[in-house]
Amino acid sequence: MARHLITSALPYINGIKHLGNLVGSQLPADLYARYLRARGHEVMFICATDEHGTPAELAAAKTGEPVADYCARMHGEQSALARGFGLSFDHYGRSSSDRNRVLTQHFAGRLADAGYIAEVSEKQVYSVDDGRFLPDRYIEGTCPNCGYDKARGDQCENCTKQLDPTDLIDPRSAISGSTNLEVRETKHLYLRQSALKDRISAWIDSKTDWPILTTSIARKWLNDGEGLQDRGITRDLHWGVPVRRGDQPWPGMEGKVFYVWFDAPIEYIAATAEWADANGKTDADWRRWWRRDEGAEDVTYTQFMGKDNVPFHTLSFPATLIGSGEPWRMVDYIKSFNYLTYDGGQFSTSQGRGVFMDHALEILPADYWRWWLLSHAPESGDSEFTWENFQQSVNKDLADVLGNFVSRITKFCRSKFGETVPEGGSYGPEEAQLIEALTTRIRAYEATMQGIEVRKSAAELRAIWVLGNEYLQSAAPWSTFKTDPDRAAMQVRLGLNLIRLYAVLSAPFIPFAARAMLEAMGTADDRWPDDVAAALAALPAGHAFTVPDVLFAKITDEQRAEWEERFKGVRQ
RNA sequence: GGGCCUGUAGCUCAAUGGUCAGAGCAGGGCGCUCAUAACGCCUUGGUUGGGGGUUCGAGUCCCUCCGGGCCUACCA
Repeated sequence: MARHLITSALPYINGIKHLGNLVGSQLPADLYARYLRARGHEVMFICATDEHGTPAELAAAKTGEPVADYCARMHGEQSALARGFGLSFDHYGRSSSDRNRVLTQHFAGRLADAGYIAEVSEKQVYSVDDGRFLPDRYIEGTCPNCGYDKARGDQCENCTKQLDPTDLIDPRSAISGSTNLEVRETKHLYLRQSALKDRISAWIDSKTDWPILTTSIARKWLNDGEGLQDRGITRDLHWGVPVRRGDQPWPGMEGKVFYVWFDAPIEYIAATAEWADANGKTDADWRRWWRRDEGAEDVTYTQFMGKDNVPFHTLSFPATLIGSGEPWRMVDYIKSFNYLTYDGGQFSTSQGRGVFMDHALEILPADYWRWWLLSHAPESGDSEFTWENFQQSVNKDLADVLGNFVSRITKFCRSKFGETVPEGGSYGPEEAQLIEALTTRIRAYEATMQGIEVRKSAAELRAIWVLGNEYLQSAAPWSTFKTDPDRAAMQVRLGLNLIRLYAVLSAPFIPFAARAMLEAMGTADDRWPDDVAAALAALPAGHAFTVPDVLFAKITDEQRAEWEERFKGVRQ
C-alpha cells in the first residue's frame, strides 16, 4: 500500500464551470483517486475553489453582493455540482480560508527572508471612476495597428498584435467605460524566479516521464528570451490575502493583497489543513502529506490540470516551495490536458458557450458525462464535443454493451431460476478461456490506469465489458438450459458474478451505475479482482439478487435534437 | 513575429525506426433470440496533409510547404 496525494487544478469561483473545465482536471483526477483507493492505497484527494482576483470582485459587483458573500455562495454551488458529478474529494476547500491566508503569508515571509522577494515600483493604469488599478486586459481602446475599436490593453484580438495599455488610442475602462484614466506609481513584490531558474530547470530535467505537453511548456518559459522572469506576486485589490511578511506587517505594502496565482497553489496545502480542521484531525495529520520531514517522504504527489495552468505548476509554485527553504513535498507527476472544444469552437465561461455542469446534470445522469468525457479526454490534442458523437458513444458503450449485458443475464436468470444465484454445474474450457482473457485485459487496464492513460483505460474497460457479451453468446445458456440445466445454471452464475466484477472495475469511471449494479447484486463486496477466478465466485449459489432498472436509458434522436438546439447559443 | 502541439479509414483514435498501418463507431452481409431492435461472427474502407531527404527499412527521424490548435509572462 502506497500513499498518494492528488490535487486537481482549482476551478475559479466566478460562475458554473463547463465540461471543458471538468475534463481538464477534476474528472481525471477523480478517476485516478477512485482507482487508487480501489487498489487499497491511502489517498488524499484535494481540490478547492480559487476565489481571489479581479474577476471575482467584478462578478460580485455585478450581482450586488459583497465579494465574500458571493464567493461563499458560489463555493456552495460548485461544491454541490462536484458532488453531483461524483467527484470524490477528501476535501473541497476555499482559497479564501484562514488556513490559506496564514500559509500564504508564511511563504511570503520565508521567501523574503531568503532573499527571493524584490520590491519594484512600477507605473500602472488607474481608473479614477472605478476606484481601482486596471489589469492590462481590462483596458479597452482602438488598436494603433489595425484600428479595431475593442482592442485590449495586452493584445488586439483582431490583429493579434501585442500591446501596452498606453499604445491604445482613446483608452477606456473595460469595466465602466470610463475614460478618466491615469497612470499611477505603485509598489509591488516580485518573486525572484530568475534566481531560482537553475534549480527549477534541473528539477524539470529530472522529470523524464512527464507528458511532453507539460515539460515543453515549462522549458519554453525557462529558456525563452532572457529566460525565466521574475513575477509580480501582489496586486492593488481589496479581495485577497493581505500582504504580510509572515505574521509581521510589510511596511509599504499596506492595503495590498497577494496575487491570486501566488496564493492559489498554496491552497493545495491549506485545503489539506482545512480537511484536518473539518474532520477533527491534528496538524500532524495533514503535515504528513506535505512535509518531507514529518512523514511525506513516501508520498507520491500527482497534479491534474489543463495546459493553461502548466506554467504556474511547473515554475511559480515550485519556485515558492524551493525558495522557502523548507522541506515541502514537490509534485512527482503533472498530468496536463488539452482543451475540449464545443461544436467547432471553444467552450467559454465568459461567453456562456457550451454545456455547463449544472445543465449537464439537469438533462442526464453524471455517469453519461463522466464516461464520454473520460473516454474522449483531450490527452494528445484538443478533442471535440458534438452531440452526435456523444449520443452514439454513450448509447453504444453504456446502454448496449454494459447496460444490456446486465439486463439480459439478470432477466434470463429470473425467468429460469428466479432471483437467486443458481446452483449446479462446473466450469469447462470455455470458462477457463474467459477467465484467462479477463485476466489479460484486467492487467492491461491496471497498467493504463496506473499510467493515467485515460482514453486507453476507457478502451480497455469497454473491451472487458465486451468479453461478457461474447461469452454469453457462445455459452448460450438459453440453449443449454433445454438440454443441460446444470450447465446453464453455471453459465448464469458466472454471468451474475461478471456483473459484480464489472461494477468494481467500472466504478472509477461510472461510480453511480457501479453502485446500482452492486446493490442489484445484493452485495457490498467491492474487492479488486487480483484473482479473477476467485472474484467470479464472490456471489455463491443461493445468493439473492434483484433485476435492476434499466441502467442506462438511451439518448433518443429527439432528445439530441432538443439539446442541440437548447445549447447552441449562449448561456441564459 | 517567436515557441510548442497536431494532421493516419466517413467519424473518434492506436501503432519502442522493423510482419500486410490497427481498434471502436458508422456502412454491408450472416447468425442468435436471453436482452434496452439489444448481442455475436464475418466484411467494405487508408498514396498515414503535399513534396524532398536520411536508412537495408519511415506514419515514426531531418528539411520544406499547406492546414488546425495552443501559449507568448498584468485574466485566471
